[in-house]
Amino acid sequence: MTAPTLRDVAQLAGVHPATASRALNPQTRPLVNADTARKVLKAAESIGYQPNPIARSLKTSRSSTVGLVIPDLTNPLFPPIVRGIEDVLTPAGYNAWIVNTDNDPGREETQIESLRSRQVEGLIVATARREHPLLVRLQQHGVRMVLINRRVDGIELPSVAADDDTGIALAVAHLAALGHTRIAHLAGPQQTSTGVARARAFRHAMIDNGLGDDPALTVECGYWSESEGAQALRRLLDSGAKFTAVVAGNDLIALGCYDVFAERGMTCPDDMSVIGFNEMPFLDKMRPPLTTVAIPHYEIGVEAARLLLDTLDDPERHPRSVLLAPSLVVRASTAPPRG
Amino acid sequence: MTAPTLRDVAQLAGVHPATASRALNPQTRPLVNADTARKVLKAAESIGYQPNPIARSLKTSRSSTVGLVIPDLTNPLFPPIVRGIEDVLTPAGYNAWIVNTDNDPGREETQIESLRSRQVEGLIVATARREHPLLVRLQQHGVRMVLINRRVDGIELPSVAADDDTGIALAVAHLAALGHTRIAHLAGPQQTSTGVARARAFRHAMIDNGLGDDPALTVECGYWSESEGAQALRRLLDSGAKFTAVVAGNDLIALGCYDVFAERGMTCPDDMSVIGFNEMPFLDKMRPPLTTVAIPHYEIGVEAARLLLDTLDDPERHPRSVLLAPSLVVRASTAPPRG
DNA sequence: TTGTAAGCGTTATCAC
DNA sequence: GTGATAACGCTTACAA
Repeated sequence: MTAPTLRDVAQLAGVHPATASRALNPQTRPLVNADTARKVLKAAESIGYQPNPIARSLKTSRSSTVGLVIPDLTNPLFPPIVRGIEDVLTPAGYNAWIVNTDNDPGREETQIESLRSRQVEGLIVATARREHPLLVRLQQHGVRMVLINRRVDGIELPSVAADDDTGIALAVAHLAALGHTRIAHLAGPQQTSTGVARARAFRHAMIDNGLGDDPALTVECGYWSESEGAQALRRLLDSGAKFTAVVAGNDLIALGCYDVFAERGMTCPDDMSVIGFNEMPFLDKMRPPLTTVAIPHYEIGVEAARLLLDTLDDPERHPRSVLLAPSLVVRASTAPPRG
Repeated sequence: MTAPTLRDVAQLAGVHPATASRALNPQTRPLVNADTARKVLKAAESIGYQPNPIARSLKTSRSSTVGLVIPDLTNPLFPPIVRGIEDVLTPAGYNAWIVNTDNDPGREETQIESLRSRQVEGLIVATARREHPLLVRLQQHGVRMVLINRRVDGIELPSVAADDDTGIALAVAHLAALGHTRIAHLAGPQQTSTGVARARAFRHAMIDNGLGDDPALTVECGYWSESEGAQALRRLLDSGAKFTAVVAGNDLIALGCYDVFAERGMTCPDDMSVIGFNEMPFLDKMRPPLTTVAIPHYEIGVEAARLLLDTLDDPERHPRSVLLAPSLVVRASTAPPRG
């Protein structure tokens, strides 16, 4: 009742297991007589033979598997990326192992260790911080990696990300066109390259639109979360700074603003316009529907998987980085400033 | 530069690999001299030995891995369930392989095949249909399984689900208490046991609340989706049926109603109350915030993992099924009927 | 308590 | 073109 092995196939086909192996593997099939190959394939078919990937892995020290390191699957940003990755990997004969790190470096290390011990052939990492000694070490060990949404100081790795500069520029230009001049930025954590990039892009965009560069109008959030967004907006409001619009570091931070509006009896967009970033699901059903910068999540996954496959194919290949263009989705959370 | 193996550890500790193996494995450690064990552990530590799970799997035909079969990770229902599962499996020394089936039976079969060939020790299946020949076959092959949210006709398997009856009863009672008497149900697909169970629970709850049992007020959706929900509501409205409130089969279907309200110039909850089911993320930020039946997703995952671990421990154990209590989250999409 | 040896299922490297 | 053999790294009877 145990699953048929290569020996069973060989026996049935009347050949040596080695021959059966060669016949079964498309790579090596040309090495065997066409008739023999046919015989073997028929035998395999007839008893429902399925190669044992574990035995194969042990022998070849390859696994047809890549690791996918994300902070938290529960963040709606990641599922579409994961699907994009899988949709590229699956036809290429690879599978993805997903692990969550909860942004805990210790957990990240054990998770990656566990992936490595399972012989994953590469890693797609969406947890990169600018300083990331673990990734530096892994790269020195020759681990193939692709980064999503982040870069790491001091190493060159293929990466794929949305073009934050363009996204933020779209947001600021939209607000400027509506007539806003005092625009605040609720920045993401400055330990993340994304947080830094968007904050810098914001400064540049403000200057480009002739709206000055007032550091008092940028506040940093400790996390990419609603509560931190709310917190940051409260600080900014309490500081007495005057502004009529907010460019949030991401959608969660933007949604945090909604809570503060409710607390303080403000209405959006009449008292304050808000723009998010990422285009999470269901933003169109929010109150008010959130204007946001849409990122092509699924395509990010697709590109990341392609980059990794390239690297696996040719480890010497020079690291490419892909930047994907975002687009602005205008909804009801932005409007001209109140007269 | 290649990873240290058991031989390396043994050599360093001056013992035979078999002894090293015994010392390293907590299960067999008592078999070796305490001093020897200490020596081996130190040696392992010093060279950073990590056992090779692939070799171990090949030998033991176990993998410390379970398969997680879900329709689509992109559905916000699943990530919290996945996290619950992982949070139980990880401390127990197991890992989860996630596969998406897109509700495509063919894809499901190949995915499960691939999990099986990787020697997963059990399956947690969230894609069950009432008729599910594949699962019946697997069970006959002795595959250990736990079902999430569904049952399968003709086999007894451990399962975990939210108590749909109670949830629907809460929803109907809430609307009845607000004064609604003509309540419609936008039912989920009747090929799913969930769709059937909720529809039946709706009929019972209506009768229990003395609100009759008008089949014209229940419409089936082909999928658990916004567009199908919208479609169903349009059909119901166009039929001329009179009703002031909707109990939707799930949140997505309920959100579909919002689109129809916008199309037809109706306002919610003034013209129509709506209740969802599942408590997806960010429902509190919708327009209007959606009243819904909250399901303990994370706990469903936790219980499912526990049931599977039980089954792995003792395959003979009689299948238990766990029913988790939902709760009603009242928000602004429900109000007394107008006038 | 420890060592010996076989074997999990496959593939790579030789011969022939 | 095919067969024999060894090996991947580990566990486990069995023997000592």
